[in-house]
Amino acid sequence: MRRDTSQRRAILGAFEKAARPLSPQEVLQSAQCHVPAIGMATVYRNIKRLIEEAVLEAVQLPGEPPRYELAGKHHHHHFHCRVCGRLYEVDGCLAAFRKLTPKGFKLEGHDLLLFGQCARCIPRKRPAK
Amino acid sequence: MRRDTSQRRAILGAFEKAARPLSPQEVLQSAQCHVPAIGMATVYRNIKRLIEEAVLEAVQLPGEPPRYELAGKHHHHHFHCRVCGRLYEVDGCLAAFRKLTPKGFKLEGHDLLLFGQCARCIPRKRPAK
DNA sequence: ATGCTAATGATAACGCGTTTTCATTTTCGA
DNA sequence: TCGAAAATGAAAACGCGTTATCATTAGCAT
Repeated sequence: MRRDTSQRRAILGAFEKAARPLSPQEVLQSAQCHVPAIGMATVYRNIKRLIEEAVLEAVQLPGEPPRYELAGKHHHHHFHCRVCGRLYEVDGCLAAFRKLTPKGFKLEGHDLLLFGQCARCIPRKRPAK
Repeated sequence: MRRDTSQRRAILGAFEKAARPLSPQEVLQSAQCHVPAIGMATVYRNIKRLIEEAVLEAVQLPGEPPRYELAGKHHHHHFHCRVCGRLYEVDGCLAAFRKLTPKGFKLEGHDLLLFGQCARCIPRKRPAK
């Protein structure tokens, strides 16, 4: 039987207020504001469980460990800030991918990642805190 | 001083005749056709060296270990077959990514990965050998 | 052909993100 | 309020791709 703990609430709360995919590290930092003693194992345990419950889903990106975001969003992509590492949600998509597909291949989906500098990192010369 | 070995030739040859990005495992298998006793350590050592020499470059993809391809190609993307795991080069690109970029962000590049089934996997119901 | 030394193969070790272990704490139904 | 069982924290262990170790082999200048 599932039990409602302060840790679980803090972890889910991190995703609800972030509005962007979070790494386990980011989740830990956010959750520690509410439950200072929370540990990394609990973060991983809860992320794993929330994925099984289809509350969260993984966001895979090239050459980096996965982030996680609330499940059930409409089709979207992400912008990766190379300065601070944050991942941002990007709405909209291009319909023209199909014409890039080689002949005889069956296109089932696509991953698009934009990268550069986010608004909070451009004015500064150091990663935003 | 660099020495020309049969292993090195077999590894570089794997990339030259593949015309698509290869995983270290794929390189090993290809190289073993010419040098049966070649080991994985040699594959990794040579890939690392060829990258330093700018002969190869890494291809990062979401949730998978990197592949490697000959460096110096023009801008392109890849198609990932979900059946056999092969990665294929895809020519062409879409210029409209910039309009997806959030306001105030600086777009410096993008990664696009198409996925589905490749031509040699569609007719069969098993991964192509 | 000879000798120096880079390169190799086998294997152990590494890195790092993630999972497991286990003693302890906490939730929650009765 | 009690007690069973889920959840937690700390730390060890894991998985797997990759790199280092080291004795041996082999390329190449002489």
